[in-house]
Amino acid sequence: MLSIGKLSAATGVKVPTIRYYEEIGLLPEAERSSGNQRLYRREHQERLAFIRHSRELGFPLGDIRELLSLSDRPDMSCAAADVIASRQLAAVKDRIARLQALQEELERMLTQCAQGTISDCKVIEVLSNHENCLHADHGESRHPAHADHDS
Amino acid sequence: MLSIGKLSAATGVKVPTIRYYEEIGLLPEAERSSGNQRLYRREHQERLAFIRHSRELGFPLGDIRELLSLSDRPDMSCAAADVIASRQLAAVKDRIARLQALQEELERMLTQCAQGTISDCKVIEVLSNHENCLHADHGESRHPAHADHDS
DNA sequence: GATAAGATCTCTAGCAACTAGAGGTTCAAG
DNA sequence: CTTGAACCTCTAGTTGCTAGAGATCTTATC
Repeated sequence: MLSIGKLSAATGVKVPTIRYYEEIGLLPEAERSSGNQRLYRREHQERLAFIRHSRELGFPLGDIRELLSLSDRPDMSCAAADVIASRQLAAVKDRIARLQALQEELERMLTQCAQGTISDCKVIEVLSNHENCLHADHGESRHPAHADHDS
Repeated sequence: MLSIGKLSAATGVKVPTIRYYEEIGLLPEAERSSGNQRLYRREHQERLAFIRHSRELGFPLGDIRELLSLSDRPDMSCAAADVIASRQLAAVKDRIARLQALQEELERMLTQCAQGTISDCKVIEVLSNHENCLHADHGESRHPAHADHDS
């Protein structure tokens, strides 16, 4: 039986985040001590590790919820899990492509800048005129599936 | 003199977003018509285009605020702008590297999955055990500087 | 000039995925 | 048995918007 602090240390998930996951129903409610403090077992720890790792891989919480419910039904076909992972893979590839376009644009901006004054700074100039861009399409997608999280 | 709708059409920034930028002080307050509707001039349009393009390049609004205040001082050295752009470039490179690690992990997960049942699905298994990962460090950074936006 | 459609106004609330803080209780070490 | 760290609940803040309600304004048509 782990306290929330021990569970946090064991999984690398912050204490308020654990409570948040419980609140939104990702983690089942923990038992409580006589003094109302949460007590966790190995199952919780595993489930939380699963969540954490999935978050690291960029899955949004909605997807993780699905994956967790799949993992609770070991006899089912894993096709659904594959669909989720494939979707995530596609999102990641898309993000990489866009970010690479950004990278090139930023590098171009910086190498062209002669370190003079703002008035002829290429950085500012490029930002002012989208027409100067090599890549017209460096916006990211509507459904980012981003993975910014974590400490 | 453009209405907010025309400005929106001209720049690709949604109407509520324009109002939001005004609210947080990124765009100066517009003049108003007799009936209290916003009226914009070319200056506003340029500034908004600058903001939009910067957002597309992934700059967070705080950085854009700095860049805008720099662009208002054309005689200054552009070193500060370069610092901001370099910082953004570094963040982008970092994100790309992490996303590539994710991509490999996801691909590995998927190619190993034999399409059987959940109980031996590699997707679920990899998510359960971080130890199975080739890359230990596929979390993204603490300061994402992400660019998920836009329609 | 009247009317109706569409655009605009302000305001509030919501999204993801948490993080931070206040103010109070409980646990564990000495 | 005391003290200080860890825990509790609750609210509000973060970033960058988006969505909706309900009211008002503008513009085109008749």
